[in-house]
Amino acid sequence: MPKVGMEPIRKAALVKATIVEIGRVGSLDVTVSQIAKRAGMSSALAHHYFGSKEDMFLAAMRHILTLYGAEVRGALVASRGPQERLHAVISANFSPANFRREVIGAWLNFYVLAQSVPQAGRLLRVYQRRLRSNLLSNLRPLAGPKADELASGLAALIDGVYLREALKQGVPDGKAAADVAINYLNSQLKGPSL
Amino acid sequence: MPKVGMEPIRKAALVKATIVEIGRVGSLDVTVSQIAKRAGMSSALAHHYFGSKEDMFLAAMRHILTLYGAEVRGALVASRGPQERLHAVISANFSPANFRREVIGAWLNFYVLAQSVPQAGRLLRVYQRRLRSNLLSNLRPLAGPKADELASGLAALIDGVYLREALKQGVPDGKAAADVAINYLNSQLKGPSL
DNA sequence: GTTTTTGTTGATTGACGAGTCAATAAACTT
DNA sequence: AAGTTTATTGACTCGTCAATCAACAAAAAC
Repeated sequence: MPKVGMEPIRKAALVKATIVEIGRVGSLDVTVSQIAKRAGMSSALAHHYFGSKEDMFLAAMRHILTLYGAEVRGALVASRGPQERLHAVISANFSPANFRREVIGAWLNFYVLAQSVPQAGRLLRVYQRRLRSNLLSNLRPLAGPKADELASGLAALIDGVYLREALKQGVPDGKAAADVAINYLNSQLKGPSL
Repeated sequence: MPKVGMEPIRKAALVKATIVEIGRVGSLDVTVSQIAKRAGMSSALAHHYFGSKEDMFLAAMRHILTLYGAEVRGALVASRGPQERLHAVISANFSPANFRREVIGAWLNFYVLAQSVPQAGRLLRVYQRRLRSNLLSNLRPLAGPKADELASGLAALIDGVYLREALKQGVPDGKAAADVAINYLNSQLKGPSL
């Protein structure tokens, strides 16, 4: 049976299975066996490719972050001007690829993982910085000095919408979610308030 | 040694210890022994008073929710008019009692718990409903038909600020956090936007 | 064609932890 | 004072699970 060149295939399958299982169970209390089974292999093989369960989790996080980053970059190159770019960034956060049950569930759990696994915290901070910088660079020309706190608010709002979605059931509505954030943005840009 | 009437004392100690330990470890992977030890008793006794670990978690959630509810109610009776009341509700969410490291950490983990333990989900939904209704009833006179989505946005923002605080280190700044939400509120009330 | 590398798994180890039990003792009841 | 209830714990059971190992097989290298 052994065909050569399985490593990347197996690893990809495990990463995917990890996300699905975490999403399904709703916590990080998934066994390596569960993940391996879903990925169609023995738990021993999972350990063979990833040294430990923690490595699997981190790989899964990286994968989600990579997908997310690609989505944002893609949306960004297709848009001109700060306003359009902001909308693109926000929409990317709620794109069908990212705003799915399993991914949302996994995301929430990665926040928890970040509390105890420093490496996970670092990954999450990379995401936060990236989001913040994307928002900030496009907000500055529109909001000037207000840009900074506006970016913070927007970022928190996006995360909050994710969090709340995790508690709901049914198919997530990315459009509606994005609208909440865009609405916030618009009203903040309209009236610079006091 | 056995003094009578220990039950409420022990239970309270366990609830407190549960929150502290979850906050300290940063996950629900706390052993009953750890909790019991921090509460100054044997794990057997912890099992004696609460049937199971899950019961301890739920009791801890209820406790946090109770504190939170009391805080909000207190802030509410001390204020007049929708505007002032909204500020009161928002501030209560970030009051020193609620916006503490351990509580924030515990809160995040309860969201995760809600994914797999129905009872926890119910408790969390009680909180969400309460927050929503408090916001909504005071937003309606100020924002009219916009009130509904504004409440959703505000609620998500509040949760998001919590989530982001969980990733930070150092002492949480409740004032700054509340300002983010109040700023959102103000700008939304100013320009009803398009 | 033998050696090495890569793929693969069933079985095992070793640790840890939730929950139970039996025993002990102080405090209340009658 | 005998009996019951409440408090308390050390020791134990039983299950689970991450990680390792030994073994086998196919491909690649030499």
